[in-house]
Amino acid sequence: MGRSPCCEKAHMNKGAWTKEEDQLLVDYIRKHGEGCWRSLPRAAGLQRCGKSCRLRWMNYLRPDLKRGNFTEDEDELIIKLHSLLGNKWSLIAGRLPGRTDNEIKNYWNTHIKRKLLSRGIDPNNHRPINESTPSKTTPSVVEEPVQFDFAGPDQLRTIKPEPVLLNREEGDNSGTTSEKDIQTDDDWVLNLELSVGPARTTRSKANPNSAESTRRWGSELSGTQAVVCLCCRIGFHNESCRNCRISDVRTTIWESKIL
DNA sequence: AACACAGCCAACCGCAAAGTG
DNA sequence: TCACTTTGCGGTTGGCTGTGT
Repeated sequence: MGRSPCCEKAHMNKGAWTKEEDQLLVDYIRKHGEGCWRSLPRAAGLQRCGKSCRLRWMNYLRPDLKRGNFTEDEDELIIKLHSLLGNKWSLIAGRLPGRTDNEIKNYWNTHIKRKLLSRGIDPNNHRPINESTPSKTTPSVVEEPVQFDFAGPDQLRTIKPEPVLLNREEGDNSGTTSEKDIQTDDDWVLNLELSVGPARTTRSKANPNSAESTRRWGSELSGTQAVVCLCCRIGFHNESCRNCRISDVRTTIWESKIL
């Protein structure tokens, strides 16, 4: 039994992509657009599985990708987003125009982790390293590590959050928050219940790319809420921020409520 | 020059979510 | 509702490159 492979592995190329393969993929997508990754390789004349094609396109060939080193602002933005979202690389990438989740993930693991450690901050929980781990019997009151007050781009500041009471009774699965929404540290629970905007939209045949484009741009939604993207709100706006060029952006991440 | 090691990053893998009939 | 397919995400791996010995 077991899961059937995503593609017939025999006769499939693996490993690094050649220039010829890149060109075939780019040409095909230029002509037909993204989507239907499963059938794309055959149609494009590639001996690759759809997943591989998608990854290559998303992480390397997309024309809108930003090349080059991360800026200091991007560093800080990633750190702040990670403190809120954890390893949700795709969500973080959605807030960094031109950057991919894979790129950010790699950058986190190779640079930022070290950077935080050198600052005496645990990259996993964004707390000072020497801060003792709370005992399991201690009442579940923790301080949310980072919270921002978005008064405006020039007024970025970190605010000290109210202590958050996070009691979780054993076996109590009531409420709307799923287990996935909860970061657990044994009995310690930080329930961010993030409402991340733009919400991951559902895919449909009519618009097969909607989820991905949403992930990428974080702004291609209709909505009536905020009109300023995250980077602006926390003061990291730059000219390349594509989100800001779209006037009707739904940005609900900051409506997160801490229970 | 040769080797060992570390850092980096593209790509792979497995799983879960979402879509479809 | 269910089974199956497709897509997307996050963790991990492997190979290339640079640096030190």
